[in-house]
Amino acid sequence: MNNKLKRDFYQREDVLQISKDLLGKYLVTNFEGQLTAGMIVETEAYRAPDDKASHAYLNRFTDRTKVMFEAGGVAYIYLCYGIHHMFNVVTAQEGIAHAILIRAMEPVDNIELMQQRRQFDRLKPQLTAGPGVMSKALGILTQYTGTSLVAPDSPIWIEDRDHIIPPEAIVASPRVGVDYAEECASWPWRFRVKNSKWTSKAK
DNA sequence: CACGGGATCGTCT
DNA sequence: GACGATCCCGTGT
Repeated sequence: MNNKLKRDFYQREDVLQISKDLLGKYLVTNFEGQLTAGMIVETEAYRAPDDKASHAYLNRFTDRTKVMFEAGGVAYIYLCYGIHHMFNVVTAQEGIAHAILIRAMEPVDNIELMQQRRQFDRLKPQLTAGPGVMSKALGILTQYTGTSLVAPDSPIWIEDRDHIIPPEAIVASPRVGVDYAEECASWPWRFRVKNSKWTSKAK
């Protein structure tokens, strides 16, 4: 229980494997003493330099994307459509811009606060189904981009609570919202827990 | 349930 | 100046 994932977990080469391994893990935030958490049920892999859907395609290095080149175990958070704070896990060794978008989780700890942040008066699957709304429920903002997920004092981390997702319970499909990425758009790099009602809608 | 559009702003051209 | 790794609400069936 309460076993925080360490650098070794994040710094492996195979971003697809890590994306699957993250299913069933617990994403936790603790801002100003307010802890909230949920079990990850949906992820998407982005693998520069060859992936046209990645912000770091062809190793494009800008103020925004530079954090993706750091060693695995930090957060890459960016603003989408001026509204949504998208939370990604940076993986692999320094210099390799692999990242995993966390798309949905099953709410677990302090559901009341997550509902408050979303202005929900009762629990519905939409509370944390989708990358933008999941971040809102957890209180994650773009200003936390670059935050370590492994440092002892980090406000964001991922835990193993011994919840096993067997391989046959993982469904792979194309990623969402990446039609512009040509041949990469069809790559089955979106991973979901089969039969979970907490995942975002199928396309 | 399918669809169409508006919100809203940092980032890159 | 255009647009996006989204979401929600309105309309119509």
